[in-house]
Amino acid sequence: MTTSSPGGRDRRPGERGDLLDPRCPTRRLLDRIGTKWTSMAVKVLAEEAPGELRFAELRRRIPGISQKMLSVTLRSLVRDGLVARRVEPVVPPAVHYRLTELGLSLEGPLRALRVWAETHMAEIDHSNRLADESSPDQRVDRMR
Amino acid sequence: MTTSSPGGRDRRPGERGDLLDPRCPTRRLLDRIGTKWTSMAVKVLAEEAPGELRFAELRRRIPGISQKMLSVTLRSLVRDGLVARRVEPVVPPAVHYRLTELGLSLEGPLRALRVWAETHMAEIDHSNRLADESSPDQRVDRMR
DNA sequence: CGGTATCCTCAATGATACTG
DNA sequence: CAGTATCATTGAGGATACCG
Repeated sequence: MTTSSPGGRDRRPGERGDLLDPRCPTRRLLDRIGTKWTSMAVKVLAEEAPGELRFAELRRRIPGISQKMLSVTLRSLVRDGLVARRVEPVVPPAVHYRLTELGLSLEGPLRALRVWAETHMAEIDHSNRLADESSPDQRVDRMR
Repeated sequence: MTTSSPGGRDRRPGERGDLLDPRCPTRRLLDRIGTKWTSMAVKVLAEEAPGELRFAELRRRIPGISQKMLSVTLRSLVRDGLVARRVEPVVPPAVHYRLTELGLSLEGPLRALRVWAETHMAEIDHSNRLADESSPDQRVDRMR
């Protein structure tokens, strides 16, 4: 998602002057969870609750995520107060992450979305397939 | 959101070969609703249900959306089978949009997310404010 | 171990102009 | 009215290398 403005304006929560909805909570939330790895990180942490997971463990449980993106994602979640970060001051640093209460409270809505997705993505795929077979010609001469 | 690959791979529902989860339904759904205007369009249409809305009406009810993005968003929703498009063959064309049953079924989960957002975004903002005041210095010398 | 620093690519979105 | 066609910008995310 894209909260900030590619070609428009958009402000921090406090600024005003926007012509369009400036701080619509829903859009802001979707900009966060719509970010490629956030919801997966929350899910993984939620399944582990109330335990904690270390950086490397999280990475193992989120197939395909890069070290950079896990770092970025976690930093964002911590900043938002959805995840708590605990550093154990041992030799090779051990950092633990866990959902805060706020983060945990997001799991319900997120799970509902997951259930919907698992239940209905096949229908969406079917609809797309129908569109693909019944229009490629029109598309060719009106698009491209 | 970004379904397709900025720097990686990603395939249509049918292709395989991905190292990471290829067709995780949840990610695919988030890639759709995470797109800047989709959830707002669904919401507006849901509030109108079971009525229909015309292109221009939709545009009026979604402040800030451009003609192009409304068009793109609606095309995508129709293709996914979440929205039905009805063209009245009159002189200046009149096109009506309404949620399908599938689209309507997504409203529940989406509303739950909206409620969560409206209920908790203030906490997130607060958490961000805390982060801003307690670290700007560290950030300055480790980021930037 | 847990990150951070760079560099690079590409899809999402905006702005603008044109059309059946 | 309801789009489509272009063009430009931006930021998410990947690859890679280095660090306390």
